[in-house]
Amino acid sequence: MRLTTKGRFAVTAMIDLALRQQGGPVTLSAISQRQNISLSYLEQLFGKLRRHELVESVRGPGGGYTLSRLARNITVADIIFAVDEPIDATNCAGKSSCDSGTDGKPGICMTHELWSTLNRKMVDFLDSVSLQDLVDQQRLRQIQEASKTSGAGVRVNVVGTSGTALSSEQASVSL
Amino acid sequence: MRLTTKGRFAVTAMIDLALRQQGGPVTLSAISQRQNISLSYLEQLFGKLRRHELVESVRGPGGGYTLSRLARNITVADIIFAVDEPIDATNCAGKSSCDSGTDGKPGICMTHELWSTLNRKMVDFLDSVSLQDLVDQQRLRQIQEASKTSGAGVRVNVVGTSGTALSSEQASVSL
DNA sequence: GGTATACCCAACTAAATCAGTCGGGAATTA
DNA sequence: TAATTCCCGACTGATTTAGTTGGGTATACC
Repeated sequence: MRLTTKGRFAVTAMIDLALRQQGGPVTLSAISQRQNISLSYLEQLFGKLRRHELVESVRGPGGGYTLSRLARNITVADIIFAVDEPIDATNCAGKSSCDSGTDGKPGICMTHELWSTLNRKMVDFLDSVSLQDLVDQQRLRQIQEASKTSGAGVRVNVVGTSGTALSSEQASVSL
Repeated sequence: MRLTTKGRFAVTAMIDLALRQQGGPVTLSAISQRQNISLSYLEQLFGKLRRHELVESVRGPGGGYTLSRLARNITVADIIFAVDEPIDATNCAGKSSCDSGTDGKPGICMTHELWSTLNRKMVDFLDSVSLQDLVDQQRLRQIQEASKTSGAGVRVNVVGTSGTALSSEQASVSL
């Protein structure tokens, strides 16, 4: 699992999409303008997202992209895996050439399991955050911003993937 | 926070060092041979680790590197930060040029806080794993491997950074 | 003092990746 | 037919990765 700006671009774009798709397909040029990501780069990213069946496309005027599942059923890990292709993770991918000989004893090289466990833990975490969680948090932030200027009191309940209801304060720290 | 193979190299080398430093300083060429990492590359990495005061060096024959703190007080995050220098994380680092105008309302760009929270969560995790945890796990693995061939029963107690005693089974899944 | 060991450091490199451009498609709507 | 939008491959400059080369400097030991 690699974590680069590429994956962030993808997640950012997906949040933008999730926030606006209720009004029909969202065009890449709109996302491009709002998020300051080059259109062609977005096209590449969404090509991968589509091939991984995270989004669906509609061609022609009025077309664009929509999520192919509920935002709650798409995780950050899904998105990052889609754009940052696997690339075997451990540098010695289960090959026999990897005995590093700790004290002469062959066995499996130290790094193998070490990184796979550490890696798994990270994937578990990124898999525990759904796109819906990020959307909820973003909406909450917009509302808080709005109520700050208007002075109107707002009551919001954000429900995470886990189904647990989070208060405003909890939500801002829990993710 | 970026996660690349570079950081893995560094963590792997640090585990190797932690496993062997009780017999005095460990040379880079020894680590190089055991872990199959080029010596010069290790020199670059350990230059950074030394400047971040995670290791100390001893020159001359019989010299090498030792940890500058207890393994329990060095976290995976420490190591990764040392070699994968900061590089501002969010692409628009608090600049004013970042209003992305969601509906025309300026405010702070969506991605800012989103990624800083996601990022913080990851750092928290990597900061919760100490070098000692990785060493314990590695030792446990070696012992399990040995007992498999010798048939001798072994009782081990691994204690994590948290101070919680972990049984053999728990340790293998908890990290 | 000489020599071997080992760290220290800067510059350079090939390959890969990142972020983006360019140019041309093909499907759909109007 | 024209405009819109997705689709795709090839190309690019900048950066990063992993490593090499070639020199240092400090220390131990004979």
